[in-house]
Amino acid sequence: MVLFLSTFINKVDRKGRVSVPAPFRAALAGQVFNGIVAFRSYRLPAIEGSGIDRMERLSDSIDELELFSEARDDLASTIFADAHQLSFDGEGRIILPPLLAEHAGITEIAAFVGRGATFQIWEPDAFTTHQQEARARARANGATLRLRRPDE
Amino acid sequence: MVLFLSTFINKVDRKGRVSVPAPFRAALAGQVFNGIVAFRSYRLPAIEGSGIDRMERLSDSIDELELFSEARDDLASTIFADAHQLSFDGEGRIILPPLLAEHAGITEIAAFVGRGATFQIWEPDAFTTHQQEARARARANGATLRLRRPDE
DNA sequence: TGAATAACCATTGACGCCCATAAAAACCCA
DNA sequence: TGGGTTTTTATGGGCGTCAATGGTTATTCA
Repeated sequence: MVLFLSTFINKVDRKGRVSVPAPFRAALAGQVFNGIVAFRSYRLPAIEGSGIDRMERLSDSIDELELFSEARDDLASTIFADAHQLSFDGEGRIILPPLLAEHAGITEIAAFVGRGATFQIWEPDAFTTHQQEARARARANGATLRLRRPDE
Repeated sequence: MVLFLSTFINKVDRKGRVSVPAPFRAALAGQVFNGIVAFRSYRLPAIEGSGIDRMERLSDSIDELELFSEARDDLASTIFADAHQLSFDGEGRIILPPLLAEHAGITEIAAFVGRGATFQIWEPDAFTTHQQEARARARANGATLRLRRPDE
């Protein structure tokens, strides 16, 4: 199972390239597309990342909505239109498109943040701030989660 | 699996030719018809595009509607009668028929917008506006989608 | 025979691919 | 367990290839 864990800080070189952390690359190994899929987060100044398989599943789900309906249209425009396929070079790097980098405020360094089935890319300072707020909120709300049983 | 992702802006030359983005061409590779199928969107000022195989599937779906029903007739008229087969030239370009270009308001530049199993062609500014509206609606409606599980 | 379309060629700039290096991590063996 | 060795990562740069674009010549059809 694909699982992205931990946070890694890497440099963005002058050509806009960043190394995707080796553990993330390992999690993506064996997929049809050798790279990642990335798009701007709706709510956060961050980039959402995942493997291509997640997009394929998303496409299947959307295909089940009524053809040419507004809901379908909105989802397609906001998700697929904005998604970028970023392939790995021989060293496991991707090129960060300017549009995405700007959205996240990334210039010199980028933080790869594991989120289980997906990951995010942040400007490191922005992420630190966001993480502190998230922790505070979780504590205040007493956030809990029922664990899914393996066969459920 | 065919998957159209991201948005690409290309020029339309004075002969009405546009390059179909290389990633889209790659997604279409191996189909019986070396080109795309395009028709006017009936809800939006845009051109709907896909590979020929998608049209075959659409035909099957429409075949399941009641014979001689109004809905069936409408779909057949608005889609199949309006569909254009646009073949690639040696460089992977198509010629945009004036009827389609006018409907989308395209003159100098065209935006190829990935939508998962299909794509659309827009006048870039019109698409930007539409995308912003779609985003706002999606957020407002709390548009969500239950993701299919891989084995489902 | 003329107009429209298809095939062919030429340019340039971005991107993919390759190599080199340094640091860090993993490994191994005494 | 500690020190040394090997392997993997992260990072930097150069170069060739391909994609996008524009133009010219051939070909088809009315």
